[in-house]
Amino acid sequence: MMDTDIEQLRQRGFRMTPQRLAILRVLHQAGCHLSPLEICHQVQEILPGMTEATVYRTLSFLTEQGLLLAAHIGGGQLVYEITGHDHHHLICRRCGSSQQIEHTLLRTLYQQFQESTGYQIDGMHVTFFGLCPECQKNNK
Amino acid sequence: MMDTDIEQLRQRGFRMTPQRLAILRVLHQAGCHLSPLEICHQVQEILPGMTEATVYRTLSFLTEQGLLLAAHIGGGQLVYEITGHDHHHLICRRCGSSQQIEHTLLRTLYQQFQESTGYQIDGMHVTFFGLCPECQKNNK
DNA sequence: ATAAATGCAAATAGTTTGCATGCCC
DNA sequence: GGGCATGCAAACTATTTGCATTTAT
Repeated sequence: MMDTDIEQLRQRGFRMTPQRLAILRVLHQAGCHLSPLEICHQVQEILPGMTEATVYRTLSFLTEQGLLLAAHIGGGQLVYEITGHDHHHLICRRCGSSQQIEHTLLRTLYQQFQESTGYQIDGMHVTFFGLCPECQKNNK
Repeated sequence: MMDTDIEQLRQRGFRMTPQRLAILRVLHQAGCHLSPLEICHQVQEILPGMTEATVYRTLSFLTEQGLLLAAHIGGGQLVYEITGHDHHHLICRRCGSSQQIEHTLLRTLYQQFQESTGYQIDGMHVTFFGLCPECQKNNK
């Protein structure tokens, strides 16, 4: 499953290392977005030597290579996830809980924007913020 | 124009201070989103004593009070703008240039999401990322 | 008067960088 | 072997917090 990732890197002159593999594995298993620190902690259970600097370097490297996606989920920080999920996030800005939004719901919208603005929209980065039903109740 | 803001705060037991007024004024004049540091520098021309800590505190206070809106424009940081503009951002993730998106284009979409998810979507926080026409050319 | 807000300084969180060492191909 | 990648430590940026002082109401 991640064999193609390895090949992809090698063809471009990069290497697959235990650290890179471990990060990919953790994110595959998680199946959802994780913050750099969460990733670091989980990887350290497998590779005790892993440092934060390497996590940050590896995350942006893998994102450049197209193996990961970065997304905003509030608080001003980035989270990362495996590519290919084709979904978006709807985050509660009070409690932080999140929902996934199907990509198909947005496809038409993108096309509209792309035509009217000329931008090539990278749909994977899209995040909506709002108040979840629970927090709406507590708000009153 | 900002008189209503002042009244709004007073009624809730808060005060209108020179610092808060200066930040509101700067953002009104700018008419666009600014980063905390940009705001701090501009305010310091009027109030030389203004500190970064106060800027951050004031920005989140005014945002809580609904007088300002925070938005992501990439790089993981937040920018702020005066409420009531009713527009959204489309940011080029390569060169950082930005376009505004009319709110009406998104209204239908919000309603759909709100019904299907139960979230009360705060449309003002929405930002799209993509590649602007210029950077698409340079990319090839 | 009194509670809210500020200024200052220090602490914290998140992220990046330099450089010597290690390790994949 | 050669160069990419890592680990460590330190630097840097953005943001938050504690506390004494000031100030709006």
